[in-house]
Amino acid sequence: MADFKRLPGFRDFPPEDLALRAHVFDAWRRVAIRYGFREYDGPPVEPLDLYVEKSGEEIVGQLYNFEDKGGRTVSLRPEMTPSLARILGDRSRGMAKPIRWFTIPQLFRYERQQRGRLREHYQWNVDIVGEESAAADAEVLAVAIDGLRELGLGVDDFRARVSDRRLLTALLGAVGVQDDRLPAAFAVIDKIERMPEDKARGRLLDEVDLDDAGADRLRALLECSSLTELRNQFGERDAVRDALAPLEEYAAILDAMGMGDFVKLDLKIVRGLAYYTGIVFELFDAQGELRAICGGGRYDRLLELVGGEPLPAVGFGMGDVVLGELLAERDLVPPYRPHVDYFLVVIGQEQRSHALGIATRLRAQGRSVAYPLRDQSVRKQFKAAENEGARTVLVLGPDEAAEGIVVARDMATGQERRIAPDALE
RNA sequence: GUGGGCGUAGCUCAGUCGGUUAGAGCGCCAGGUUGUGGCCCUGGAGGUCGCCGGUUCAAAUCCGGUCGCUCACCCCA
Repeated sequence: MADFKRLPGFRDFPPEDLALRAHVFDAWRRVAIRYGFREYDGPPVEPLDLYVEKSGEEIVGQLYNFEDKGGRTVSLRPEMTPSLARILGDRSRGMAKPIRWFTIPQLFRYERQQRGRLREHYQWNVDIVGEESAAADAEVLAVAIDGLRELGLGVDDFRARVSDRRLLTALLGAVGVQDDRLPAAFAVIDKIERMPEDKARGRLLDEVDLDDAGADRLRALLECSSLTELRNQFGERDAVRDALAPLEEYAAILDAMGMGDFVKLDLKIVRGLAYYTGIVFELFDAQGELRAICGGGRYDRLLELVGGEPLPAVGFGMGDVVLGELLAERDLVPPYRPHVDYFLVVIGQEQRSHALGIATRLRAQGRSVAYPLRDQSVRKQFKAAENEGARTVLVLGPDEAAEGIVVARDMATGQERRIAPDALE
């Protein structure tokens, strides 16, 4: 037999692993629905151009793309937002705003795998489309935070780091970055935490055209985590003051929701994707050991770019891989326990049709029922019942048949009672 | 794409200064009379030691390549 291997970067989900995935998906769904979001989905394969033209060139090198049999250049979806924009582009004009949608797609990227990053993952996407106020940004972050809390994670386990591209743009102007150096500045800031100090300084001087004093001012600025301090320091500049207002509203809303402790201003959060336009955020484990658990922000131009109604939008994506690692680290993975309500121990082939009748009736009532598919010793049948996680074993033998009852054994306590089959529920 | 580490039963691993038929625990299968699970006892299946090649009388063990996993870089959902 040929030796078929799983493709690199893909996962199998035997029942014990699927249980964790289902546990996470269930929590995500409950929270999204609790916040009034509706579930949607789209195709896992899209035209390549949807990503090439709309997400920025940076994403293209890692697409899982190919030519289909009709000669179309297509790609497995690497993220959901362009699909959302495309789907809404066709129909948003007729829809009441704001649109609150969520989905849990499987996404694909062709790149070398490492911890927390495979060639596929599932990602909870939650978006509000058609509302430009900071209230929508706050609502979306609240969903992300509650999604993690629903899984048992708390303020000691993760934090949201929040920034705003408009604010950062205004502040960069205030410390002396020229307009045409802004993209370079964003690129450096996005990576600045992962760079040694001298390399960061070198790039600020060379690529962002700052002088030493400017670089110092920028470094100090990036460490600031207080909106009040920013207002005190830069509030006389109109651009900064205008950009601070939505963030202040945002922070106030999250405080009112009791989530203020989870949220921290961090101007070093830029997010790679080119389509973000406003508030951006990432969720990290509190230890800072893992990759980001979640990232999102405002992308007010994307729908228009794919030819739809010009609508503001904000949303996030939360992947299952890093989250699974964090849950495992915090001992929050529920133990896998198979379970059936009833297991039938059948003594003697002549009892089999009787057993099938009982099983069928219980199943029709919604109970889960299993039994051995061939004649086996009672001892073996009880072992099988144990393995199946049976809550109750029903013993059906000649003695019981003669009396018109079954013996029902509670597997946890060992207690047995005699009961008429019709009385089972 | 670049570099480092690792690759022995389904799982976790032992075994390498090269030397008879490669081991353990767990799991799996069968049995301990078809009337009772967990504990226990007995027996069994299961490995071309990732793959290919080289060195050698002899390779799981040394060497080269390759694939896979993993970590870092790159990049980021």
